[in-house]
Amino acid sequence: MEKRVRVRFAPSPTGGLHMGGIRTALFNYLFAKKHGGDFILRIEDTDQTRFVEGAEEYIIESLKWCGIEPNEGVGFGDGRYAPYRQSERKNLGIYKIYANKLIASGHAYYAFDTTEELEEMRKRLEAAKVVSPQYNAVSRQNMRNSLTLAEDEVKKLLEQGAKYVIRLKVPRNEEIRFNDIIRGWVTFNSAQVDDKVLLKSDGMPTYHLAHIVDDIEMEITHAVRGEEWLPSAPAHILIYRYLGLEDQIPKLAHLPLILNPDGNGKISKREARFPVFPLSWKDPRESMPYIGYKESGYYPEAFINILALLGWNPGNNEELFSVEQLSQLFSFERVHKSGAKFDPEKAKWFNQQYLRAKSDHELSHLFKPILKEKGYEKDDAFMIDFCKLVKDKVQFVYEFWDHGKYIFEAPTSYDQKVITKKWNNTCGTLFNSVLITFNSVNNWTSQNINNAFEELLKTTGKIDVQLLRVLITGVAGGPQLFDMLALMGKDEVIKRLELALKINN
RNA sequence: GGCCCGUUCGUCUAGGGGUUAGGACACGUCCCUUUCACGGAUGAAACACGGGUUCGAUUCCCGUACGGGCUACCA
Repeated sequence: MEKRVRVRFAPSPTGGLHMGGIRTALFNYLFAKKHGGDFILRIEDTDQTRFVEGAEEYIIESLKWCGIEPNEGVGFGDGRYAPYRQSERKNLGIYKIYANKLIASGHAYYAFDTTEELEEMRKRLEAAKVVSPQYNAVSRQNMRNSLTLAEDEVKKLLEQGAKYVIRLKVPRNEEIRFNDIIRGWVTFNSAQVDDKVLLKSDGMPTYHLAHIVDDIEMEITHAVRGEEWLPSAPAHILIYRYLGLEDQIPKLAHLPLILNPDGNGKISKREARFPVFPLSWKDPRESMPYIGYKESGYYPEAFINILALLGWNPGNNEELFSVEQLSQLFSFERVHKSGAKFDPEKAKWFNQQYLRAKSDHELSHLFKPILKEKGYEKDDAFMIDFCKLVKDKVQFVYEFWDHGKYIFEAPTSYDQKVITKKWNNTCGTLFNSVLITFNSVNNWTSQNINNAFEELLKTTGKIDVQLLRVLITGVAGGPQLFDMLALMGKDEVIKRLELALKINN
């Protein structure tokens, strides 16, 4: 029988989780759902110096908002493999057990070097024009570790409680290859891999040891992570091998990165002229919060849809998918190898598609609080008509205000470009007759206004409709004119027209 | 610098030894519209370059260029 699929999203709580992280979580989620497996949230908080207050809560809230909730792990009810926080798992002693196993088999060793000594080594190697200075099979011979020190001296140091780290003993020249689900066979030489620290001097494991131990203990079947991990993958292969667990290595999938739309490189929160965080993120170390997709008016469904299509596609021309559909279609085989530039313009289009799919009723509820903030309150019937009228002009709910505010507010100025171009001395009498005509409309509906207007045209000849629009709303564009006038109400229209004629005459 | 990964319209991408190289966003033009949109139609726009392999390469191989990632007692 096939093993139950178990994948984990394993961020470190060192800051806000951005869209790249969400996409990694999403692909994990989709894969788990597709195979009826488990999606686990594990918190990799082994670096105590980089811990950021609120980051863990933020990760959990973000996943919830996106609708891609883990079914196991921190913030999601824990589970059979608890705890899911590495700082807590450390107290179980498991990392040390694995590290000691590696020491016992001769594949890891104690290193007593201080930061200064390491710095010195680096300088020395650089001076000697060594291409990549690192703690490895060659340089370790000149350092203070259990490979160079006499056995009784090592023993003495350990007994004295000297500070030490445990390092992986990487062979000098060995080919290491593995099969990545997305990239196929990838080959490295161990000469480029340094003797990675497995256990730090504070007793905490590094990522390299911790994630492997946890993946083993939690029976993870697929390790899905960003491309930035590719270079350290060979070290991870060696750790499994030296643990005698090479057959238990999860299937590896290294995702392509999400790149900046302009310029190059990974998306960065500072440079971006678009949101990079799902929710507003206030970093305790910085004064200004970063606005999120949520606050920018994006629907989570749209946000997820955009992300899903960055580096993956189902192979046909469709682009609009619900999370459920995505989890049916998803496969790593269809994930790209190359990075994808994020396009904020297309992101807006996606949101528009989701907005259009919503009913006028639903939109009216979403817009109501925004309108209230502007100081206006209208009944449901009005709100629904309003949304229907303005809907196809907007990409975000808040834009209902931008594209429809003149329905609520009389103009304080008139588009001068239109006025200068179109207003002439016949306009005063012309639009006065419009005023009289409007006044005579009894049942103030769009159709009746239109009929009356057409009737008027028979005697007056052409009347510039755009100019009429400007006289009533102040601006040259907007929703269907007569529909809008009907919604505004007869009194309001008459009032505005009278005012406009007074001012522009 | 070294190592690894990558490269189809401006962007996201489909495709894959023989195609008019398809779609979407954005952009242009036209139609609809007495206004504004939506919508419809249409246009411009790509296989990084050089060598192979082959009857034939955008597709396979090798180089080059370019881009990205990594190069910590960070993840």
